[in-house]
Amino acid sequence: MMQTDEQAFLQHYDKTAYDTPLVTVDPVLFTYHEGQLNVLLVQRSGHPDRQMWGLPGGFVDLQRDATLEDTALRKLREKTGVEPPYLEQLHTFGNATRDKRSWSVTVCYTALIAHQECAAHIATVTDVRWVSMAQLATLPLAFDHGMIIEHARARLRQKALYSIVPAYALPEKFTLPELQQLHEALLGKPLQKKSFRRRIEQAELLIDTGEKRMDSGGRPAALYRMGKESGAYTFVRNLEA
Amino acid sequence: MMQTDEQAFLQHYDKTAYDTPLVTVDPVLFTYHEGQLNVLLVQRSGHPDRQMWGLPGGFVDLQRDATLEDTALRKLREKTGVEPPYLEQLHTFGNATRDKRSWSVTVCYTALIAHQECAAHIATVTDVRWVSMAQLATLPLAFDHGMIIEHARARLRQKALYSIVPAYALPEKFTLPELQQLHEALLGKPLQKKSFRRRIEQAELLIDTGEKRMDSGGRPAALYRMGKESGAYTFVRNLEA
DNA sequence: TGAATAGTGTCTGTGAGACAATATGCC
DNA sequence: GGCATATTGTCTCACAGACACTATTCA
Repeated sequence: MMQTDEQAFLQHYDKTAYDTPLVTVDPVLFTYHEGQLNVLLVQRSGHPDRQMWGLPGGFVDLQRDATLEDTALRKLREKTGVEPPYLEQLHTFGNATRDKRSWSVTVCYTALIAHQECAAHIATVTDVRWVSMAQLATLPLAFDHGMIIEHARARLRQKALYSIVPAYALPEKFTLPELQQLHEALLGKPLQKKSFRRRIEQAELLIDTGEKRMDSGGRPAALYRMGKESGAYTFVRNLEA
Repeated sequence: MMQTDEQAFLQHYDKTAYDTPLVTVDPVLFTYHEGQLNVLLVQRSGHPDRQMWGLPGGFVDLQRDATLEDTALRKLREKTGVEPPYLEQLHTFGNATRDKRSWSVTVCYTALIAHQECAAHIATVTDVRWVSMAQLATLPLAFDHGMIIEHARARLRQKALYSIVPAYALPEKFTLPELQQLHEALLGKPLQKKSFRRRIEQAELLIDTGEKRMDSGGRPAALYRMGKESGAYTFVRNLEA
């Protein structure tokens, strides 16, 4: 059977003939713990920017990763031992100077997870830790990762205005006051209890587990969990910025 | 002067030692013309998918492009002769199978421009043309570009609900009925004149040029142009989806 | 004057903001 | 009961939807 032009082309195609940027994937994994938004950072063991703290990312592995999401999830598994319930592409940063080695492109993701989900795994190592947003400025950050984290935080803040996506940074079961506190932390301002609850109830986003949490010394709060499509839901009317 | 560890590392770093994906940038350039949303397509002259129609993108040129945006703008200039007034990153698609040559990553952008801005340049060539959304299905599309265009259209549709970004697909001066028709085309349903005008007026997004357009056989419509930050403005309350 | 299109007046309904009032646990 | 926190009642206000009405051009 005769070969087509394209088959001949592909057989002789030498992709090393083109100069191509380095390609990494960098997930920004957030969690909410003790009133603070935290981001997962890793201390770099190799050059460049050795010893500095950076995102838990790395190069795409053409053999093991079928997609960019695979790379993101693989790196997160390596550092946390688990996969996050929320992963969404954030932005791709690429230019000639962000990596000293070469023209470099990083495809960034925002990921959210409950603090306790990775607590056990992280406790076993010293080069992976949660860093609160307030602490961030005190650490030496690799590459442009500080800017990327800020970008991710700003986007999550926006989502707090028109969705309940931040809930994925809480445990599977959580109370409405907890979720509201998280949103308040993201927005940097208090919210009206009534407004916050009303919109979530009307959209039927959360499922009442029937359980109550009674640690905090007052009336017990109802424990909810996320509904099936609740992460994808967007309110038609936003909270005030 | 003594070399640091990192300097030594960088001097001996051989980036060809790593297997890296191909990196392209693919802008989805839309315009609005004669009641239709149109997308700019290019007939491919080389393999793979030769003769098929695709987005006006290409490889990052490590020498000429300082950033990914540079690549996007360079490719658009090559095909249209001009730069669009709106360019925003859309999404990055990357997997092992989308390009027959290799694991491939494409950083996609949504761009908007007035139809007449590139009319002159496009008229001189046969391998670049505007294709209406309705015509799209009739053309053989290269790679996964059909999916990417659909993704871009869906995002622009969303923006029509909470911003006036689509206005960049119109000429510099345009009327409110024209903008409303564009939004209606994107949303696939009629909108209330009053609501549409009211929100734009209250947010002071458009500047009245004082001129009128009087071609359409009825009362002349006021000509407006975009305000300085109007593209970045988002309404707190969306139109109904 | 009538057709065609642009632009306004105004009513209704929804839902966020504000904040007071009530409920439910613990000691 | 008193404290702390959760949950609800209810008023106001901004603004999108609906649709009738007026305004301005041309033939």
